Amino acid sequence: MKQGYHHGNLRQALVEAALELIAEKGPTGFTLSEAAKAVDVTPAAVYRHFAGRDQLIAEVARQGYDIFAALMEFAYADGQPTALAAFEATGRAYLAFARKYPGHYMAMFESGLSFNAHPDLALMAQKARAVLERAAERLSQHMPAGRRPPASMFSAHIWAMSHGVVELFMRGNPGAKSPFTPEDLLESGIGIYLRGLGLLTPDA
Amino acid sequence: MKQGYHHGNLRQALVEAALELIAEKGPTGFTLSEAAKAVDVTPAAVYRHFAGRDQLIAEVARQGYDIFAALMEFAYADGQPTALAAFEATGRAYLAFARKYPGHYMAMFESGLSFNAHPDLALMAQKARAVLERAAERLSQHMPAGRRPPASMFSAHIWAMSHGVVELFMRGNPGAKSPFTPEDLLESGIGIYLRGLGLLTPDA
DNA sequence: TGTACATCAGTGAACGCGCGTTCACTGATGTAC
DNA sequence: TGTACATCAGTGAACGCGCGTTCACTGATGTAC
Repeated sequence: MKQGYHHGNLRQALVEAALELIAEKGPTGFTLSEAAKAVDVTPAAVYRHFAGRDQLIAEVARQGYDIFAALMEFAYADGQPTALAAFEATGRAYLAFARKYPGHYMAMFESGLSFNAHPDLALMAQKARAVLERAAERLSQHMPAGRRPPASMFSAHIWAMSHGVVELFMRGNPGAKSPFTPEDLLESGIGIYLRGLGLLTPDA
Repeated sequence: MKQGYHHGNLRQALVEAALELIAEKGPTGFTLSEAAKAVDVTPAAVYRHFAGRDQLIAEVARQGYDIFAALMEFAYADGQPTALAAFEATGRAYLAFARKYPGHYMAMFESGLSFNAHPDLALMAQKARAVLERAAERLSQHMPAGRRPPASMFSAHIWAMSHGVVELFMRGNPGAKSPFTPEDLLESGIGIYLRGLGLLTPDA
């Protein structure tokens, strides 16, 4: 597999190595040297592509936000076939992303990297969030007017529940003993929530 | 402040130093030596009290679970004055704990320390979780029978939303721009959820 | 009350280690002619 | 097509550093008599 002196695509190879390391040991649980070793390269070589560890993690997060936004967008499907169905699909996509791209997810939400230091990231995060907010906005137009909570609050609730399910019930840790799958938990939770908004009939 | 050769209560002093360091730089963001320095003691002294960094963090988490369970228990107040009010108080207590004891919270829920390696911790976590589950259990007896979700699912939903609100909207990070306080977000979110369960009248 | 001694919490020196970072270099690749 | 040269990605040696961990020690505290 060794191609000799020149690697060919070291930058992306490092990103992928970082992804595995993050998924395995958390966003702060690995060093630059480890990432270099994982792709059979001198630690010094990393500096041709990244200014340091933070830059590497930021790039992982950046790619994560890209995939994430695309997935959410795709799941939302422009609000088709119904605003409600599209909204629910978006929630499922959130969880599917977290499950399929754990390294990206952790880099995005658990790495603690500062949005001030990486303004481009802040922008991309905002864009991803906008998809969910748009879905909430549209859905809330089906609600008994005057009793609507602001769409941004609505979407914050859903985001919070989704993130909570991921953190508590999809990783090994604390609620590990739950007899429900994360998918079931989120689906039922969102269902009850939407019923509370009058968006699902009591018997649905 | 230096008392000379003997510190007096180094063990607890280390725990408190760790708390500050965790709150500041995350559960993996500090070293044993830093903790030792923070209390003006040789790194070697730490080994008189803890086998290593993990043991120190585990002790922090242990004390956290203690406080947490007590707070939740107190807030629940044996289901008084009503099952509903007690339940909501419990939710508020969750958030209050996360705000007041960030270091403990992070050690408990974000340190990634294995429950297998610390079975005593698993037990304490279980005990804390039981308070919320009991509150959910009691409350669910007020629900239209036959349409009750299992209390453990119910409480998992609430736990997830609470945790999500803490992670996303109480720390600086991603949803930072939300115009709502975490407290408002959680209270409204739980309110809508409970309405979805038929536990609040639509006008409440 | 005073002295001798046991206990044990904290010291400080030492070690090997891996990390981040720099630097002059080397050798593979691509391009101009 | 072939040769000379520029480019630049990756090397490897070197550095200073702080960490985790050990060890024989020291000196403060508590207790027996």
